[in-house]
Amino acid sequence: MSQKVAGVKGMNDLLPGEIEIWQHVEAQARELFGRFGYGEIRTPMVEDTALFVRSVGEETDIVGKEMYTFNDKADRSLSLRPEGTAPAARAYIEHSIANQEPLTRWFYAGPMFRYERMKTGRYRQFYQIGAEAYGAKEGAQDVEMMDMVVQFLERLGLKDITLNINSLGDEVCRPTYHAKLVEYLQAHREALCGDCQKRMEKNPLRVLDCKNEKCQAIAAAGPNVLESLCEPCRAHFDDVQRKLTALGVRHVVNPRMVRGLDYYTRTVFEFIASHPALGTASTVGAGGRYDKLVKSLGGPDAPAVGFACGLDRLVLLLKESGQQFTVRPDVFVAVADAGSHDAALVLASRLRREGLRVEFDTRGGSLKSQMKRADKSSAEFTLVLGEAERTSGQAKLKPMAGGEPIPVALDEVARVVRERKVVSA
RNA sequence: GCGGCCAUAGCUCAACUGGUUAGAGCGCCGGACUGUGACUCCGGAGGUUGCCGGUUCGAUCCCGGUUGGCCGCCCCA
Repeated sequence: MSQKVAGVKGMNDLLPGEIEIWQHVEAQARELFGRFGYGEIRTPMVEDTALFVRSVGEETDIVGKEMYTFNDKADRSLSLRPEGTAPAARAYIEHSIANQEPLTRWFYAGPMFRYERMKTGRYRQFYQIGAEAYGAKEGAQDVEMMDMVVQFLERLGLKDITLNINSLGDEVCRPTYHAKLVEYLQAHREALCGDCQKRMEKNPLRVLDCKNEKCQAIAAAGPNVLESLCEPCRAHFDDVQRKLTALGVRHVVNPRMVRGLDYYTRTVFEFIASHPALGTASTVGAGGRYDKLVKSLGGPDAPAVGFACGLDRLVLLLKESGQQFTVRPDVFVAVADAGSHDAALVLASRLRREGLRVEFDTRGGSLKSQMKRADKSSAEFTLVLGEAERTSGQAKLKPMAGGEPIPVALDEVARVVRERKVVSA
């Protein structure tokens, strides 16, 4: 026997039974984001490696350790996209969108790739639904976006998700805060954990959300980002909070929340689920403002804000919620005698053209076995077609949940099924 | 990348301190009314115990490696 084939570690197949949940989440996002005026974009899954190096940051683990990078046949360095903001910004720049409209709202949904240690809610090919808004520096844009995520999660029926917000400042106040923080951390160097001693050099902000208790205590007593904001950033953040409150969006200000990607400025936010099934993969959505990114990639000086939700994690939560998403067939067409098989195939075809979801066992088989299949298929009704029905043009729709069979003319099936469904729904 | 746990049928799990043909429930297929599912009963298929090697008369069980999954760290949606 041959060696059995196997999929790639960290990359999963989605099959019927589970895919319906994914389709539901995506459908909800598309519908809702459309209401907010966001248009869908689809960019390639592969980009020039330099795009991510310049945007996400060469020093980040995402770019430095986790990207799937390879050279194509012309020896160009390409990478599977590890996130969606940079590709969207690239498209925004490449198509000169800023010259065509002052405010642009886009969303995307698709796979991202990071070579990470696998665990629940963390995969090497994972899926994000995200949005980007270009052209508005106003806090109203940040708030609109957070509101959109809140409504999205509401529609999915997900509870116990907390919105955390913070501001990281801009090119004026961030360096100042950065310096103050490093100076403070230097003074407490000895008390920090080993990881934090390294973070201090590479990415001092990361000390703020270290899980080590001692580090947390030191961080809590140190300089606070929000107190170090320059006046414009302070005003911007106040505006964001005021508007969130006006919309009734519940949120928590967390001055120690930071971001892994280098391009963020000012507002950052994170949606954190408390459900234990997610474990440490509790962040279901995250985003923030990146006013300098577009320009740094050679585009116009366009302020922007965006977010991404981890689709895998939302699906995990929906599975836990026990909601059902499978769609049931309307009718199962069963054949009573071999001579009626062709007629049944024709009937099934016609009913499908008329809009019904129809199951039909192309293999034929005993009526009994077909009835069992009808039951397994969870069809609403079963219609048995045999010589008698073909001769009379009359059949019966048997409600699989129980109840009296409904007499129906063969050319009235679709209409009757629709009527009965409306009544039962 | 670091530390720890786990691996038996499609799924959830058994198998007395290594001992003959590795079991059950669910699921799947068929039958118990030759035009009717579900509940019940009967029967069947399905495993070289993840893979490779070692110790042993003998390994699902002990040891090493490997692959995959899970937990914490790192990182992060």
